[in-house]
This record gives sequence, structure tokens and C-alpha cells, in this order.
Amino acid sequence: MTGTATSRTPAARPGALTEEAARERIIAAADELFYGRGVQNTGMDEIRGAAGVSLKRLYQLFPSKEALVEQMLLERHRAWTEGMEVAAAGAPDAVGALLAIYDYLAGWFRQENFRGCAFINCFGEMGSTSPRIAAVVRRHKSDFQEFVARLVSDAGAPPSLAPQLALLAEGAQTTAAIAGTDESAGQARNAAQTLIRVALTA
Amino acid sequence: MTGTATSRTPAARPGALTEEAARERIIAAADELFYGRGVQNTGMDEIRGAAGVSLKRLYQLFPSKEALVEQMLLERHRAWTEGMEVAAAGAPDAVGALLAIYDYLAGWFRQENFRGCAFINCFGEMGSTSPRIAAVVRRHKSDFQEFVARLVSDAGAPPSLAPQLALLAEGAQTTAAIAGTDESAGQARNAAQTLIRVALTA
DNA sequence: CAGCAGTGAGAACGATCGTTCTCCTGGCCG
DNA sequence: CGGCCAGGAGAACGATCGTTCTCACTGCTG
Repeated sequence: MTGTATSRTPAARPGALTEEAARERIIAAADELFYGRGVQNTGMDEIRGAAGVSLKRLYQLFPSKEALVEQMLLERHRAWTEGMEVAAAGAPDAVGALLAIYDYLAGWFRQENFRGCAFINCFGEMGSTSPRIAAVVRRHKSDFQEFVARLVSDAGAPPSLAPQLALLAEGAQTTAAIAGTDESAGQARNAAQTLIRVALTA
Repeated sequence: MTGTATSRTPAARPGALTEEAARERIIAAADELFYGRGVQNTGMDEIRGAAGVSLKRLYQLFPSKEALVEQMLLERHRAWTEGMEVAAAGAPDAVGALLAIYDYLAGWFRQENFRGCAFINCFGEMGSTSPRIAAVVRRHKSDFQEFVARLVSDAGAPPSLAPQLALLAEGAQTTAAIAGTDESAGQARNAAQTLIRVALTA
């Protein structure tokens, strides 16, 4: 606003990172550390080190730790939504799309850095002190509910099936995180199959 | 050990609390504060204030914050197990006992201080840094799995039903916590009813 | 009655951490 | 070529917090 008319992008500095690149590296570092170790067990200094930026740059792009957590959750939400939609789109039919949810979860659970749902973890850690974070988490969960409801509708099943299938997915996530195994995905898938079959033949 | 032969209980001091009473008050305060606000958002000083004991006494009874968290979780585990067993025992038959799980959850969700499963919350907050806490959480969840498995066996249903019903209970807890409503209990109950019916008529 | 053991109240300590500030270096524009 | 602005590295600051220590007191024991 107050700049001169020639507000060129400083961008292409040789040794330095472009703003976009710095943003991405910071978010990636925040995701790995916050998710892997917990938000409160990770200092901003560690994020800086892992991202390879200066503290100044870090605070220039994200005004506070809370804002960084929020942005990393939003990015995770984007990736989750995209992953779910791709998985559903690859299924042969509407019922297959619903079951694909649990196959997607199974693949996630098998990743060695899997530590449960980042949203649930952050909610437990900051939900009571940060309304912004709590809102992002609620939004994520309600978006997932809507996603499942859409697939249920496509399959021609009654709407009451959707929250039931969502509960199975939620339970599978926390169970896999705590037990440290991926079997809950298959169990949820089997239960979902039964519920879908009954709902469709009613 | 090194005390004199007359190791009497100092117990009945007029103004002071007995060791047992202090323990209970501390655990109660820890439960309320740790659960309501998160472990890391609660200082030992606040626990002391809420329990009405001195810091010295507090550290004498619980050698560290981690130990206090562990003991409060163990107490919660006891209360949860007892509540579940009472709820199941009050049901007319084995299927009713399984469904009573979700009624018990519904009652819990409606409590105004409900903030999700304390074990999941603590796991997210300390699971990666405290093996002791992680172990208590895993034990709690596996005990619940066994409890459900026993009821499923009593009902004459195949063992594969048990983890499915447990997933519904887990999902209902996190969903209720984040959404702030109790409807997930009813949804889980309905889904459970369907799964049980199918499992028994197979 | 003298002494001691345990206690309450709270100060003190050491560490951590979120955030800001200082200093310095190196391109870019005029 | 000289001033200027952006950025990097890291020190510094202020607050919080887990844990321990000090000190005065009280009720019991011998």
C-alpha cells in the first residue's frame, strides 16, 4: 500500500528461498514435527531448523505458533479431502466408493509415521484454549460427514447410514493409533459392508 | 523400614488431611483440570490450589506430574470399567448388555464437562514422550476390547463382531467431543443393533 | 518442658519456549 | 559507486512451569 509505484517482486534472490518455497518448507516441517511429536512438545526453533529458514522469516510468514498450527491443519485438510475424493473416484460404483474410504485409511495406517488423526490430536491439545484451532477441527470433521453423506446418497441408501459409516472411520483412526496396528481398517470395512448391505436391502 | 518399632500412623491430625483424603482430593483435582483443560495447560500449582494441599504434600504423594497423570488415568480406568460393568449387568439379556454400552456413552456425552476420551487426549498429548502414559492408554483400550469380546461371546455371536462394536464406541466418543453433541451415541447404538442382528442370524 | 518430625505457605531455581531485537552481510537502484 | 532494504544468524527477553528449598509452626514423645 505505502510502497512506491514500482512494487516489483524481490523474488529470485540467489541464495535465499522464494516466499512460496519458504512457506511450503515451513508447513512441511510443522506438519512432520507437530504431528509426530505433538504441538506443545515442539518448539518454534525446531521448526525453523527443520525448515531451514530464519526465525525472522518464520514469524514474517506466520505471525504466531497458533497460526502455523492452523495453516498446517488446513493443508492437511486439503490433502485428506483430495485423497478421499481420488479414492472414491477410483471405485467402480457407489458402494465401492464408500468402501474405498476404509482402504484409504488402511494405506494411511500402514505409514510408519502414522500417529492418529492430527485433528483429534490437536483438538485434545489445544481445543480448550484455542477457538481458532477448535473451529478448524470441527470444520474438518463436518466436511468429512458431508462427504460420506454425499456418497451414501449416490448409493441410494438412507441418510441415516452416513453418520454410522463415519463413526466407523473415526473409531478406526484412534484405534489404529493407539494399538499401533492397521487391522482396525479392515474391521471397519467389514462392518461398513454389513451396514451398507442392510441399508440397501431394507 | 528404618523407623522405630512403634511405627504408628500419624493420621488424625486436627487441621490437616489424612493421607488417603489428600490423595483423593489431588486425584479429583487432577482429573477435573487435566481432563478439562489438557495436561500441558494445567500447572501443578493449580492442582495444588484446587486440591487444597501444599506443594510439598503433593510431591510427596506423587513424585512427578507424569506420575499424577498416570494415577488419574488409572482411577478413570477403574471408574469406566465399573460403569460399563454395571450398565451391562443391568440389561435383561446379552444383546441388551451390548447395547447398554452405547446408552452408557450417551449419558456420559450429556455431562456438561464432557471433553472426549481422556485416554485418547492424553495419548495425543504425551503418548510420544511418555512411554508410561502410552502404556496405560493402550491397556485401557485393550481392556475395553476384551470387555466387549466377552459380551459378544455371551451373546453367542462370532468374535469378529467385537472389534466392530468397539470401533463404533470409539468413533462415537471422538465425534461427540468434537461436534459437541450426544447424537453419535444413538447413531452408534443403531449401527450396533444392525451388526448384532446380522451376526446372530448368519 | 525440650526436642523432633512432619507440615503448610510460598519463595526460589533452573529450564524451556514463544516472540522480538540487534547486528551484520550482500544485492539492487539511482 | 554509495545508500538502502531484505534477509540470515542468533542473542535476548519475559513469561511459564516443574521441582526443590527455606522457614516458621505445631503437636507429640521422652
